[in-house]
Amino acid sequence: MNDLLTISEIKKCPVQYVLAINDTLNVISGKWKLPILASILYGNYRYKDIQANIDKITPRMLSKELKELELNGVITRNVYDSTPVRIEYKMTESGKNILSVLDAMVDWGVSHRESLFKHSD
Amino acid sequence: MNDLLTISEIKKCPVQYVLAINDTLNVISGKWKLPILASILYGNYRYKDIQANIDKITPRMLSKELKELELNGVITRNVYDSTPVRIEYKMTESGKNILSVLDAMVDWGVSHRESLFKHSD
DNA sequence: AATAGTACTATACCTTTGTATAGTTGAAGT
DNA sequence: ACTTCAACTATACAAAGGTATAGTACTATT
Repeated sequence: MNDLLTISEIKKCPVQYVLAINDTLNVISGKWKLPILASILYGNYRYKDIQANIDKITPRMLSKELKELELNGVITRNVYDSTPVRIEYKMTESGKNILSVLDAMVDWGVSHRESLFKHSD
Repeated sequence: MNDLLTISEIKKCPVQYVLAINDTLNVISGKWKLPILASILYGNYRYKDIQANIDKITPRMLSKELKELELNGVITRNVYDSTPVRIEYKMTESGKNILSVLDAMVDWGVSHRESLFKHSD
């Protein structure tokens, strides 16, 4: 039953894994990253739309986070020279796959809540 | 190919999922939570052992984080009244399962790095 | 009585993250 | 010329998270 990881297996866990986990954490942690990603996934591609969709986010935070997400290769920033200029943020293919991490987080979060409920007697 | 989530599916995504994701983030974010969990999983159960295992963590941070992890039902704190007193921190069953989230994070992190490498030409 | 071991707590400080509010750029509409 | 719109930037400030350093409580050993 307890077949998660033996100590000798943990010892093999390479440094790359730690880096990979940190990369992933950088993309989803902080107050606004997940709301922004969710909003873009939901279909809001433009600055004003994302801002309107997320309650109380300031323009400073929104552009700061968008910049960071772009730098991390999670979203792209496309400029269309219409008037007024239109800018669209979209998930990269790799960015979309972050949903698999969120799925794992939902699964654990839900079953962990259940386990807390069970043992609270 | 693009079968991740349709907009209508996203709309069904209940509030509980957001809560579950936040629960999960609370357990793994911050500078010291993952090192502490890793150390305990690795077989360090006692305060001094964990401290010795994690470079540069201060006692304040270690006890603060241990307290929080216990409160969140991820680890247990067991007092053995030997002399000197022995206290052991261990993962709860539910706590051990957080490894599935870390697995997902490793997978995404690694393949995302690969995708960045591919497109940097 | 003094030292050592385990498991911490207390206080002050510094750094990072986020907030509040106002201002900018550039082109178009009235 | 003045206002409007999108997409931001600038500055100052507050709050959260983390660090540095010292001290405590209890028991046992020398």
